[in-house]
Amino acid sequence: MTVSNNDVASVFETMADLLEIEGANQFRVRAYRNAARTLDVLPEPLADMVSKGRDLTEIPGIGKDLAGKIMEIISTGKLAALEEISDRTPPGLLALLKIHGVGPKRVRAFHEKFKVKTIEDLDKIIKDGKLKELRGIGPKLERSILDEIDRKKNEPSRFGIDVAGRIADDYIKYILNFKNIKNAIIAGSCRRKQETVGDLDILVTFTRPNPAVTMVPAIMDKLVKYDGVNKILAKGGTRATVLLKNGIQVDIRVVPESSYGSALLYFTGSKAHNIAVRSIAIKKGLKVNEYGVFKRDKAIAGRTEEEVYGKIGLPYIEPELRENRGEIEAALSGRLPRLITEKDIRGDFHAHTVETDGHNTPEEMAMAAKRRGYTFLAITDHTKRLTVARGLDPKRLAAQIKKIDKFNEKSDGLILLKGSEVDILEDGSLDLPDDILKELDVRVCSVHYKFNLTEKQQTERIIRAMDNPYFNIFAHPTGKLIGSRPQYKIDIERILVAAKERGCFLELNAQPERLDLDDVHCKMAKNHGVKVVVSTDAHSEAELGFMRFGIQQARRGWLEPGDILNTLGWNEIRKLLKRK
DNA sequence: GCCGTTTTCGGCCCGACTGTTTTCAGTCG
Repeated sequence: MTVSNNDVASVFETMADLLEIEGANQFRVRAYRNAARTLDVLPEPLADMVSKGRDLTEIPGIGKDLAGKIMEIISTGKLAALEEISDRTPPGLLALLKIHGVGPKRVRAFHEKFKVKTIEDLDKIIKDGKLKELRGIGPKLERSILDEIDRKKNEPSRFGIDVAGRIADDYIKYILNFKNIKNAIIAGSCRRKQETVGDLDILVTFTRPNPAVTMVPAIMDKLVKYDGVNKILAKGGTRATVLLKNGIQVDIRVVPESSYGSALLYFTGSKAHNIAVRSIAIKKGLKVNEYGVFKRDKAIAGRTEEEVYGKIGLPYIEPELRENRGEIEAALSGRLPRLITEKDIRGDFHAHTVETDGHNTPEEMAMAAKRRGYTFLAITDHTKRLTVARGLDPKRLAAQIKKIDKFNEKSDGLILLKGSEVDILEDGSLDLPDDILKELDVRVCSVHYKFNLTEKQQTERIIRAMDNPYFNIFAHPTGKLIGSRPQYKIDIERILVAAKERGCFLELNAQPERLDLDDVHCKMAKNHGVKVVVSTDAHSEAELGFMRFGIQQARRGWLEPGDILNTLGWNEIRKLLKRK
């Protein structure tokens, strides 16, 4: 049983929460949080570092004490300090922190005064009318906590990036209708294109009626009158929080045009990126906040993000990179990646048709691909094991191959590739015999069952499949479905090494509920020199448009055109697919 | 608990909003 970096990070995160509830020194708490954040995205497994005898205090934010705690967690799977604190402060209290309007101080008060241990306890105390006995708690707070508990029971807590993006676009369209509004743009994790988004941040700038006016409170009144708003949670002159009918929370901030860039930078985050940016500014004797860059008390920049970055000596950093995962260092040394864009993509390697569970014919899919400017599209229907999708057996696949050959004879500008999404069976063999696999241009291989193997079994199953010389692309490598199914256990590091040795590729599946590989794995693939294939897994013409979600994720993973197979033309790719 | 081109001690990002106060604590991002 190996302890992963995320395991250690979540122990530290729990420590931070519990310490905070206990009222520990806030900077001590922050030290635990900083450490957790760093470990979460650390490329090298801590367990490996420990076994190699590496000095953990070389990791930024890890000192002597935390290094010792990491070793303890790695070697025993436990942390005595956490167990000690759990005895005093029940970990069930952590759930209370997730309630909007309830922070560590109040959790502590609830626990001390009423012995509250769970959300249900809190619910009961409020309903018994006891909570307002606490100093600082009145009827309004009581009501809002109760509402929040209720909402938590009924609403999904996070939204997929596709849904969140649509909701944001609609709201922004409404905001832009008002004539004093100059800009309205999505910020926050939605702009950074995270897989899921907890809430939306919309930044608004306005044209001033006269230069003396810096804030126009009247604007905010109009902005929160949007049809989609269910409830106004807070509203001031520059900031409002509303809850939409679909359950998503939106923060709206209004700033003057002269602060647009600094505000956009600030509200786009991530928090970790902002902190890093601010520390650089501080070293230069500057102060960065949402209103601008200040030298002493004089604003010297703020209108655009480029200007703000420029003043502290950095080039513009794309929002998808702003996670404090090395982008600052890369920016300082002129090593920022030239991120992939949708325009770089020349074709799609994963698409289904009516022959299995798709909705369009190969010809219709080809036309749609051509409209997107592609030069190739692989038809990759399922194989026979996937009975729910009426997967193809060799005979039906042979018929499809003939059809595609015929199409290509008349096709102009776009070639349909003969492919298959081949099931990887439990023993690592492929669901089609070699004599038909060899007739194909490309084989996309994937796992659709037996998700519950051990990490070792699952990893070896995949590597055995890769041993088959017809294996080209490992599709949706972790099998996760965002918000509904966790990934199966698999050692991506080992898979990447095996793929590199064998000349195989890994897919970044662009279906918004998959986005699999994730950003961290993409970066890992890049480091291993394994090209990623961004594919839509389209089941209809329209789904070819999912490419943009895949590209967003690839950008979060620092991928450049050269890291992605389908930025090349088919003639070049054909050579790369040839196994030794 | 971490960290160091002012520092091995004394800092650590900080402004907006709410609800409760009667000048501010708590929370959030």
